[in-house]
Amino acid sequence: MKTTQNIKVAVDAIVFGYNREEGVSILLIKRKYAPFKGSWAIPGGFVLDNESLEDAVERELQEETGVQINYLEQLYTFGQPKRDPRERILSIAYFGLVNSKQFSELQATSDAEDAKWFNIQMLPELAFDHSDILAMAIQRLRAKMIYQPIGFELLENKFPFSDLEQLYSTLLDRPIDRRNFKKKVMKLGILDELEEKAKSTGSGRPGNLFKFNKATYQNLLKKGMHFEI
Amino acid sequence: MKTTQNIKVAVDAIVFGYNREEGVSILLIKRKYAPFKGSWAIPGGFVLDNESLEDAVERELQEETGVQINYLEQLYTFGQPKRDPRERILSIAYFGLVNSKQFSELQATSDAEDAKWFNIQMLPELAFDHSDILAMAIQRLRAKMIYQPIGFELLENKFPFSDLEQLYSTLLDRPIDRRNFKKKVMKLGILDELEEKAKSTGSGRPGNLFKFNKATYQNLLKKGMHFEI
DNA sequence: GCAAAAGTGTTGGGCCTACACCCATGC
DNA sequence: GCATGGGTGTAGGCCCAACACTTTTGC
Repeated sequence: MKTTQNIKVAVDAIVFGYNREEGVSILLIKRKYAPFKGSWAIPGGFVLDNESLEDAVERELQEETGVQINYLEQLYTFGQPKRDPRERILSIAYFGLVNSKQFSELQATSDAEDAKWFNIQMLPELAFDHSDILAMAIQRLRAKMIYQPIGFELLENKFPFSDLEQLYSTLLDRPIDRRNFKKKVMKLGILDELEEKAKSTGSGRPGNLFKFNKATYQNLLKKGMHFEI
Repeated sequence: MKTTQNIKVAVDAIVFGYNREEGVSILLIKRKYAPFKGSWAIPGGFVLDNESLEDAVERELQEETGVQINYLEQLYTFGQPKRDPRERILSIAYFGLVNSKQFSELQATSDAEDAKWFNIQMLPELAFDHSDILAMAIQRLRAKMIYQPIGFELLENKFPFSDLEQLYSTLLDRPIDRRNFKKKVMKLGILDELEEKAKSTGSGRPGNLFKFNKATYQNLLKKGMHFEI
């Protein structure tokens, strides 16, 4: 308290979206000011004095991109003194997921100049140390989806089983045996199979729809169940 | 940049120590000033303008407790506006491990008034939200030691196998089958068995000493090996 | 009827668990 | 010689991976 500190506090958010056609994307904004004017960057900004870090993330996302997220989790705090060339800015990075339905709508409309979804296979260069942050987020998502049911947050509320399969196959970057995968997932007992069938996509047989049952999952968790895919 | 922010940035460190006799302990300091004067708290303090977060942790630990740590990892950032009653202080919490040899020496000498090791079964009330931080650190340590070889950082360089066994048994809070545990660990191929035997403890047969081979571990990692206990 | 995707069972092998007796040391 | 902890192998069950044909739909 004797010395006055000169460090600013910001939050940044890596937001993932998914749909069957385009795979996994993340949300970036185009910087309007120097430094890195015109570069793509992760959305974020300074924390207000009396708001929580999570509120700051949601506010900045709303302001900069109009996106509302579905799941939010703290990722890591980046605090190297020189990560911003002007002054010291500490950034608490979060990672967020939006569900497939919202994502598809956003993807269609948000061809604005300033905020855009990029497929994770085709990412541009990023400003500051944002590539490090992004790499960490992807790694975390991959690691976490195998021992926690966060993959469902990226899908629609009701989804055909093949969507789940494709999501895991895409993110884990390996082929998945359809029969074994289904057995394993269904044995967890956290998916409800609905009567409803998916609407036809124009080719092939439409599949049954499934729904992640969060209440059941919470219950099983208390009884010591162990989610793993 | 238009508005001036009024948030201070601190780091805190949960430091774990271990030896065979006393089990797992953590390092706490007694607060000298209000608020919570006289309470026990996690060591930490404000980050200087031009030092990295990790440097800040090591400096504060040195100043407040004289401890040098062996392993350091970022845990979580605690940023609720009201976590400190006076003003807004953001804390990036780290967790650290000291090895058994150092710990035993420190434990013996540091009966000072201001810094003390507490067995994790017998923790006092803590200042601020430090109990939350501590709970998270313990959870992280437990979870992480089963899929990354950080347990070795708590042991001496050379250790009898039973130390490793006891460490896991204590932290995971369940009995471990000696034969199966040894088979599983040795099959990983990252422990060297030394010729040397442990010095006798006064009763029972002395065991062989083992050493964690970090280089081998790194190599196997690159080849896609998967540590798990 | 043909192309595209969904649905569905069995078998073999590997891994994990359970389990008990002998050995080296200090006193 | 006795108490204490260290060292070691096997057998059964379960889980996981591999694998292919039939069904439904749109055109």
